[in-house]
Amino acid sequence: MCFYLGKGEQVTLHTWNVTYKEARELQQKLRAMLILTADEVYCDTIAGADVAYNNKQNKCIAACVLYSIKEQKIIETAVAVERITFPYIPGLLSFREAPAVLQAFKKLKGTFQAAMLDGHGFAHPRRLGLASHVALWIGKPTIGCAKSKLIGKFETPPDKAGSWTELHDKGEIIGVVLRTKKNTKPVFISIGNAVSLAQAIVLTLQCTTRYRIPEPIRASHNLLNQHKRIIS
DNA sequence: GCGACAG
DNA sequence: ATCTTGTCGC
Repeated sequence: MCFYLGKGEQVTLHTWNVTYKEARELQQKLRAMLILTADEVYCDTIAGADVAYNNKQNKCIAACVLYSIKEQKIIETAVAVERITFPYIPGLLSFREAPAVLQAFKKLKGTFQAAMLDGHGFAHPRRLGLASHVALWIGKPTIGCAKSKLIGKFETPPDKAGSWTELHDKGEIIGVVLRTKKNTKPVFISIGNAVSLAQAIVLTLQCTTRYRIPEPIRASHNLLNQHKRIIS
């Protein structure tokens, strides 16, 4: 699985055992490839993914699901086990998590129009978080849905489901802080790629039921708890 | 130098 | 993320 950067340059998935410096440089190159002005994406099936780790065994397992927005239910699931090849470093999460996520996505038989990842997308120091990185590899629109902040400043959104405030950094809006449920901490939504922030908010709310976490990610997380033993 | 820091 | 017991609140 390769990805072409142009001018003969290419990056292979298995070359992700890069140095931290190289990882940051790659992010800057990939950042220039993001599609920030996107038309409304037609999306009835959205994918979700999450990863669990076992540092003792040096393994991780990724779970992904396909969620039908119209039927409000999971229509397919898949998991993939991978070796951990990169440490957790704030800002470089995709190098640790994306390989496993991509393997899990490859196992899906059904199609989907967009994906939601458990981390930030554009709301990243170099504007290339996990969701954006994965988007460039799968060639589809993605949304970043994180449970806590990485960077940026914001005002606490009103305590009402559906309300949100902007997440700012260096003079630009990099995402929103969205209240998916009353009396509960908000989540951080940012675009991954090829989708507008406005639609990212709409899609997130369309995937949200009675819980704080949107179904695609919540279901992936639940799926992990059922398969974690595989890597222990 | 100090604080912040997705999963 | 992961390690962990009970506990407070909708």
